[in-house]
Amino acid sequence: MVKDLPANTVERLSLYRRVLINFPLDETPHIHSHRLAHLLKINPAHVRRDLMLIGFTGDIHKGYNIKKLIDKVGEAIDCRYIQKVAFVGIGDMGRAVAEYFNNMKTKLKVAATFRINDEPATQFMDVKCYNISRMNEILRKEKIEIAVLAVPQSFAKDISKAIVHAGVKGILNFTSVHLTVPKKVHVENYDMIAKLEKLAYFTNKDTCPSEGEE
Amino acid sequence: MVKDLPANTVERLSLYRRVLINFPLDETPHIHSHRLAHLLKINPAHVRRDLMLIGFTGDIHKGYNIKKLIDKVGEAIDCRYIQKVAFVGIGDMGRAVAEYFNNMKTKLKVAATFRINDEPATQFMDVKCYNISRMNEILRKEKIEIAVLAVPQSFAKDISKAIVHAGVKGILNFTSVHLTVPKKVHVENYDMIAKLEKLAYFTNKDTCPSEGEE
DNA sequence: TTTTTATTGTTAGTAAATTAACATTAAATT
DNA sequence: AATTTAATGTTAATTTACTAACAATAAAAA
Repeated sequence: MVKDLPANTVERLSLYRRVLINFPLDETPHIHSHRLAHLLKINPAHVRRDLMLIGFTGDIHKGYNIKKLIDKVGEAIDCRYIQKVAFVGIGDMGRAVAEYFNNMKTKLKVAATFRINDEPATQFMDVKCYNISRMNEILRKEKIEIAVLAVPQSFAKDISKAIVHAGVKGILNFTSVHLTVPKKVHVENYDMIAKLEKLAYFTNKDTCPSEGEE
Repeated sequence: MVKDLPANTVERLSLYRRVLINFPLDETPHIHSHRLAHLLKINPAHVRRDLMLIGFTGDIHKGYNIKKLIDKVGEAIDCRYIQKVAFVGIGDMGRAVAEYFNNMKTKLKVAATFRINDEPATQFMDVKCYNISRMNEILRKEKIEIAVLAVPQSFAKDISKAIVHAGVKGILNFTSVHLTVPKKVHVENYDMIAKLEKLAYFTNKDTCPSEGEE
């Protein structure tokens, strides 16, 4: 694991890897910075710089070896041991997200899921789906460090506290509630509404050349 | 609409508004920059600066009037006319996201949804759910400018092209496929895997003080 | 063999985003 | 009435992110 990578570089490395995993290897086992940059709509210098930061070098003519690059990204950003993830909230959204993750085959292991209603434990995907009342017990027993939170708004605050209390160190927050957690806990907010409103703003800005406001 | 706001400011303004809409007005109709910043885990100077950019001023002692601020954010980032949004792909993820948006009551109007399978038009939420074959026709007729794309990976490239072809100017992309679109079309990628892997990286970085790698 | 070409690795420069600093202000306190 | 306090509005400084530029290199072409 390469420490102290810029946050955006980490995010892009994840993207590079995924693009490359799905890249057709028919013709050549290499890819140029230009090509990879084009696929992600970013600058080629960006690609080269990111790879430099993780100490990956390519062939000046052939470009970057795809297989080796995929492995190197893993060395750079993946954890040595398998990190366990819990999905908290298995409603429409939670279920969709969990299944999506499951299909994407990341290095992260979905170790447990939790539902809020009162039903007893069932099976969901490959893992057990527990009642939320057992969350503390299971999170601790399984030493789960990362949680994906996708519960209804009204539950978000309380359940996030319980998650933190159970020793979780990172929360991917799909609710639009801003969580108040200790500094040591990382929260990655994934706010769809904000993204959509931002998109609408920039879409609109171009469309209406001038509104003639004061 | 205030033009040329920084992208991140627009995103935060959306967040401010939503936090404030849900803010209990019991005690006081005002809020201080510190409080708002704390709710979003950002710096108070950030709040003040953002509000300065949209020309909103507060009371030096009471703080910012919540109701007025909500309105001002609307003036700053919302479109004058109602912007229409289409949801393309009504599988598990698409359905969950669409319903989520619908509950959040934004200024954006969900004007149509499209499913990929062969069923005829049905009703979904308050609007019609058309077969994808009618997408071009409907998008044009309704003058829809924004689309939320949540189709299976394998469909993403082709359908995004069709969306662009139908005159859409902004796409919120829930698939993990990177779309190739003309420059004039805005794409906001909503990549869950990248976010989760980033979270895992920073969670791990703190947890393992040193792995002793050269 | 020499020249051209294309690409990497890296540094330097630019732009954007964030945070700190502080003058200004008006309420609250002494 | 004078002082303290705490907040805003704004500029300046800092940090982070991004992009351009180019030397170094080796293949391909002349």
